[in-house]
Amino acid sequence: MSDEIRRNMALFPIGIVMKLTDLTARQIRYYEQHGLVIPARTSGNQRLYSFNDVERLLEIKDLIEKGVNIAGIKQVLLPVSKDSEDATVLTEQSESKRRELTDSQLHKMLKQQLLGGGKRPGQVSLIQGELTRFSRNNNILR
DNA sequence: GTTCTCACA
DNA sequence: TGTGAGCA
Repeated sequence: MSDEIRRNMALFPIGIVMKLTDLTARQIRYYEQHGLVIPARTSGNQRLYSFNDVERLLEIKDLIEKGVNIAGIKQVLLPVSKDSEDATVLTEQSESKRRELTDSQLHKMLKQQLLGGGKRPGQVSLIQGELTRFSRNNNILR
């Protein structure tokens, strides 16, 4: 379990993350605004990113480069932060349940985009081939 | 020197 | 998204 702690331990400032992810500070903060990452803050309101955050940013970057827009990314790797009245025990069951949820949602939006709209200017977002990617990506948000 | 927020091109 | 201003 201590591994989780280390993984979520906030360590590097935005400058480091920029180099690690090849993203601009602007982008990183922008994604944060959209809830894609939630870095910790320290002393002077400085952002501190954990390994998890960096990994997530890398995934985001990956999706961005594939033409997925923020909205799409949100739907894919935004943890289904439910109400959690039962924050007592967040077991593996709830996690696997969460996975299925995101997966079905993913399928749904894939269908919608493939069958419905057709072409929204500059927004090709999702194609079937990326579904595999998403499945893989979802594995990181354990 | 680096990061932060906010605003504007 | 980029960039610049004004702070901490």
